[in-house]
Amino acid sequence: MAQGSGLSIDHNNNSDHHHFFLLHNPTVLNSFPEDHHHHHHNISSSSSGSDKWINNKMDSKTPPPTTIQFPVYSFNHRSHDDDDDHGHRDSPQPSDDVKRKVVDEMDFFSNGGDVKPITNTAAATNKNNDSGEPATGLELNVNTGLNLLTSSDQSMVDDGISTNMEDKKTKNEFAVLQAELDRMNTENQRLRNMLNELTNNYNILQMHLVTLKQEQKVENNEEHVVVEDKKPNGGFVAPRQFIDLGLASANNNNNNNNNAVDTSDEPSLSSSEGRNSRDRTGSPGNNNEDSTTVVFDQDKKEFVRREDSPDQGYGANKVPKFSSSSSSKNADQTEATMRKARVSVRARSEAPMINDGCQWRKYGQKMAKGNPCPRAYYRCTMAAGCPVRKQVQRCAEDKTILITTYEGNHNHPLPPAAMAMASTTASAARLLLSGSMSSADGLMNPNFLARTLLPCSSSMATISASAPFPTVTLDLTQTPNPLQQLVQRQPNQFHIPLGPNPQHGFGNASAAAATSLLPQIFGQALYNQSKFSGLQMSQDMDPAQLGHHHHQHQQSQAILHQAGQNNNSLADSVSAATAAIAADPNFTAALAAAITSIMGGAHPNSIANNNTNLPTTTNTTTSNTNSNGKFSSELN
DNA sequence: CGCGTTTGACCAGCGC
DNA sequence: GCGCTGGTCAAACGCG
Repeated sequence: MAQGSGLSIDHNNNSDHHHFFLLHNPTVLNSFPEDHHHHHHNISSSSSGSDKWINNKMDSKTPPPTTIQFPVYSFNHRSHDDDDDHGHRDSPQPSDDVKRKVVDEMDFFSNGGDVKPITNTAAATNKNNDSGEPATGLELNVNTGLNLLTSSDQSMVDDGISTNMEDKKTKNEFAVLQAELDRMNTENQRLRNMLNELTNNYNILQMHLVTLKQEQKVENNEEHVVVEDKKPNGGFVAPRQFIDLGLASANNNNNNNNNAVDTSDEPSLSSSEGRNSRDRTGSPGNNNEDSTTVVFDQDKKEFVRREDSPDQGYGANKVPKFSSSSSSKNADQTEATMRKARVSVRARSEAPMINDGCQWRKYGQKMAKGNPCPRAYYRCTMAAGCPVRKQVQRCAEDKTILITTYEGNHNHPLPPAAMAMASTTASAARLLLSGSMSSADGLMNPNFLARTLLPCSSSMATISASAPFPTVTLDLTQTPNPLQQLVQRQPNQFHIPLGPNPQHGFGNASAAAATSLLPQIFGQALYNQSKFSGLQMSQDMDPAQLGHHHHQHQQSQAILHQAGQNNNSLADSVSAATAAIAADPNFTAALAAAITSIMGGAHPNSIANNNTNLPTTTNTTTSNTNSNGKFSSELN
């Protein structure tokens, strides 16, 4: 499975997913937000990729309910005329195509989508706006209909009686429509709840996949991984996925943006500027690496650094501190940095560090208050200027528990396994920072979390809003069956108890699993929170992943081997993995495929072609063999 | 010799 | 202002 072709998350594979969904999408999913791409009236719509797929299926298979069809048509017909700019449809011939269009436009499904019909109508009735009609709310539908009947220059207006009749008729139709809309909204909500459950179940399954995968790899394949992952000259010969920091930074507005800002501020480049400058210097010299530093050379199947970094050592990696920056010129920046989110992972491990797939360099160690075990500080060295840091410390109460706290977002390609952590931190920051902007209080409200984070499991994540850094904690030390482990250790915090295995560093796998899970959790949270709908949730709630929830239930008979060998199809991978788990919990080949695919699928913006992705090279020691291969800094 | 770790020192934030 | 604490730096050191 080292042959990464199987792990490809190539966008081309979307077709596979698509087919898959066509085959297995439950009818209930028809209720989800439609896609307008196939419409002539392409109204502004924030529909996600899932919407597309669902809608595609809908268009091709699901006839629109007739109960809405007629009234909708009546309301929207003229909009077609307007768009067509012909006006020759005074006597519409409701062909099947027209019907379908109309019904699509009236597909109110989805929470946020309850606005869609309005937007459709609004767009369709631009003419009305021209006449001063404010395009606000559902009322617009009424106005639209009335206007269509009264404001046009058609002969039907001439007859006042008939107009009144038409008004009443229209109102009745509108009432019917509204009732139908309510019903559909209710149905949509129910479907969303179902989807949430499926998502959660899928997350759990995914976690198990990773766990088992890593266990197997440690036992059987480690040498192989080492050989493939180690490359001279520090080049990434193996294709690696790329964290879309543009997205992360755009949403997080944290250190990545700070880098840009600081760079523009022309910080002192001298290495002797001392510690004062390190706090405000985002990156070495104008080293804004958000998107230009490393590019994927598809021919060479490797990532190439386009912009030479002034320094290769960690000394060049002067990342802006989050809470310092007394010299900061930008108040917003300061605020953003102060709200930098962290992701903490608690795992039982004998190893000094959990394996997260990244290369780390230790740059410090301190004795922290209240803990006899020292705290080690690491920074990511997979790319110069990578702002990601992590702290590793053993739990004071239980020294078998290793607490790893991550912060920052990678600005370089990552191996699939590392994608888990990267996406986790990005998603966590996205959630927390977004919450801090819009509704920090609500975000940290346990009820909110219970409702949005994990509808099925009200407390799997520990989210601490305490200053200065909002922190999300994954607890990998609890008993299995996360959904039944609702541990709430601290007030205002939610915990994520995940499948444990305290033996021989198995917590590493759990950590990776947890980190792969968290993005979806946060994605779910954001997805559920309509106010965050504009935060590119599709990044996390990849439709493919959503689809798996259903698929995994329907394809439990898939061959186990398939997941391990054929990763071209994300759905197939998960399907096979699911079956594998059902048959044998120790089946691990499926895990690599599934988790890798999942991780990749969670980042549509990541480099698509991972055709030669390595197996989940999550072994930190392996990754660090380039540098040192050991972490001599035992924390105990 | 290069690279990573170690470790004492430095700095900033915070509370008193 | 002072001390505590967390976080980082960078010279020294060790390893391969």
